[in-house]
Amino acid sequence: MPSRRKQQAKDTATVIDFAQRGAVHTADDHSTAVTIGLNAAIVAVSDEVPQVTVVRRPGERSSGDADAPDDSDGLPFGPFEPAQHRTLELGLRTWVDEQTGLTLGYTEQLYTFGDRGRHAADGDHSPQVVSIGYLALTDETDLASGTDTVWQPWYQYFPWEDWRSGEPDLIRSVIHPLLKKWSKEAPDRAGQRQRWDRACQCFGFETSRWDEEKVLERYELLYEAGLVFEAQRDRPHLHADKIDMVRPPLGAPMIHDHRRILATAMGRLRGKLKYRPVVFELMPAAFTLLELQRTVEAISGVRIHKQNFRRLLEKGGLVESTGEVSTKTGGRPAALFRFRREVLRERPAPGVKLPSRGPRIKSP
Amino acid sequence: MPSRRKQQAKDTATVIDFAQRGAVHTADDHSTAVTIGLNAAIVAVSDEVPQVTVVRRPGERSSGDADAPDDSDGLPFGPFEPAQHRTLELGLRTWVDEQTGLTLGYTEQLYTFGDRGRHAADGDHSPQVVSIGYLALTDETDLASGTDTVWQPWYQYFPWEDWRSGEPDLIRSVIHPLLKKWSKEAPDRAGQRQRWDRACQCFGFETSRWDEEKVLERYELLYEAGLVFEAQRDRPHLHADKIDMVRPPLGAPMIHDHRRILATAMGRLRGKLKYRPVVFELMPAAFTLLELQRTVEAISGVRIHKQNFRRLLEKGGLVESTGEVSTKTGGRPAALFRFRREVLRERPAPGVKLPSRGPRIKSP
DNA sequence: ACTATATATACTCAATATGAGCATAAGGAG
DNA sequence: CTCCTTATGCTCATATTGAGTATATATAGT
Repeated sequence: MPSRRKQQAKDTATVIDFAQRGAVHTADDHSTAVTIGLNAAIVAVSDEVPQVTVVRRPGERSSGDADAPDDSDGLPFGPFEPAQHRTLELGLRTWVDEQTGLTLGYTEQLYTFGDRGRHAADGDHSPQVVSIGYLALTDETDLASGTDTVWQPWYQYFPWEDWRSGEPDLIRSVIHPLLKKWSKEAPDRAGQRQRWDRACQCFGFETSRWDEEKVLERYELLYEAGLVFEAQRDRPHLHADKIDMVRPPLGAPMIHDHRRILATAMGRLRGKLKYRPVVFELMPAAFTLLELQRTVEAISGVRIHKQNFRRLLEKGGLVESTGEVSTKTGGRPAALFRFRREVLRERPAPGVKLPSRGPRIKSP
Repeated sequence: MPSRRKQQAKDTATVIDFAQRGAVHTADDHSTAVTIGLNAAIVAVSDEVPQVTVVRRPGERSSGDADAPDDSDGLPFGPFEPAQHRTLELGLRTWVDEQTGLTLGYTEQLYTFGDRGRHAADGDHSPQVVSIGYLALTDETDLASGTDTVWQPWYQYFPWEDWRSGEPDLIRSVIHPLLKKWSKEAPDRAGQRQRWDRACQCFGFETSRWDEEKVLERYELLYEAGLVFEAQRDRPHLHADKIDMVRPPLGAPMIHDHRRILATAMGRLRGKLKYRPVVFELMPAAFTLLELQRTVEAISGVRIHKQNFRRLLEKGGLVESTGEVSTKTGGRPAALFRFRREVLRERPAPGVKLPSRGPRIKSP
């Protein structure tokens, strides 16, 4: 025990020394040098379809179809160059502009991932990449030509996340049985129960309800269960017995941990909708209330009650009429609205609340 | 315009090349090498006082008093060593144990900060440190001896955040007038209004209400207004005219951006309380309901309604009686409760809800 | 012009959640 | 045994929420 104390004191001294040097390592101190990758999930919604920018790499496509998603696709990303960019977010904005031609409006840092083995498929010992994920919203849908960046519907990567027409068939027919099987493969009784409990909570089986915000939890579960392509790619030895599975198993894959970052982005955006007026970043200047509702539904993946949605908008003072109407809607013309930017000064948490967790609206 | 397009395509190609190399730079590629610092705000609550572990550096103290907070104090932190730690969180846990003797239970990543100038006081060009902040909770209050780590009350660093006995005098007497002054110093009319609106929203002036979660927003505002020590330390040229101000101006300072990380931790914890049962990480195995309430109040900094608090606990099934009672309370003996871990499997968001944003309870 | 069929918008109603308070119970100190 | 203190049970008005009905106003087709 005395030796342990001594050890502690020594290690502490090391760290304090690190601190006193101003937290700065000299350039030739390789031991802690790490490359930082900035990753952006850039989201737009067009025609009730949430889209995300994806960089395609034509050289190494596994499918012949140039439009089909491919496991060499990924989010736009690039390195953080401290010498040129004062802050992380400025670095991100700069090269997103260069790469896609988009000028980012709303951006938000999501999470910093540093797992080894999520990036490098072959467990090498090359310098680690720590990736910082960002969410960015835009209402532009034009990408600079001459790039390999394209918009892709985000539900292509997460087909189980779109509940707008009720529970996706995929869940009952594929996910439910495979997760049941995975639960039974746990070594002991407690582990089996734990796995199944988790599956229920994630996907709303049995007594649990679907929670549209748990996008990341669901993806991580599928990853651990070896049901997404990336799991088999990263840890082929663990999933050797599942080699017969259809490829891509569930949803379209992405390089590295990009699908995980996209999952984080989706979950965060779905949550943020409810207490911040972020939807309007995805809308044109003027819109009908139904268009706004459809955008919210597209992102959250669930249907919401029309009249109550309007009531909340009114009470929150989130929108104001422009006086004009749109006749493109089919039936009675809809009044056009604009976002009332003033609410940002007035109310503390002006979101577009979704139904909390009660039963959901049936699809139309 | 054509040249712009060409430029874009070229830059894109560069990034794609980066991507195709597997997002891995060779060891001698110094341009993007960055040191990653892992920072932990480790929180415990004892006797209704939220405490945070602070590392003191005796060598360079500005005050003679060894117990007084000092601008050479900071959160425990250390470098991320990719070679030794598989994930960021494992790295954090390892050296927090070594440094403080604490074994972290609940931990949560907060945010990744990368601002130059927040770390390096003298705007040097040494390699950048990107710091990843973590929040960790514990119910142990023993620190390993032989270290320079001590517990400090967190309201020492944020005296304006404790509203348990009503609005702190500091706000009306110091913060309000100084922010008013700062608002008037804006170059134009719109800027003045913008500054004051922000101050009102942050501190609940005029029509706004106090929102206990906006800890970071408030600290950032005070930083920008030059009212905290760190602002004057980092950018002395901007605050030359305020040289006469008392030092430390508002709250105790910390090294680097550690007070910002602590602010992030406080805000996140205050928010998390409401929808996750994290308080119990700070409680002993058995506790009375008032002890639990006092802990919630200590963290959130506001008083809550006793009977309603109990009603929520019951309805949520968060606790169960142990059958025993505690007579240490003064009046009628209080039943002892324990946390019902099962709720984690049952309910989706079992938090300890605080009053949302209505008027608050008067202090007792 | 009339009808069917869209959607838009206004209003109602029950169930539940929330904020605030009163009333009673059960210990200890004097 | 009286007072003080905290615990715990219960009530009540109000706000919020989920869900539905009723009416308005356009277009398309006959």
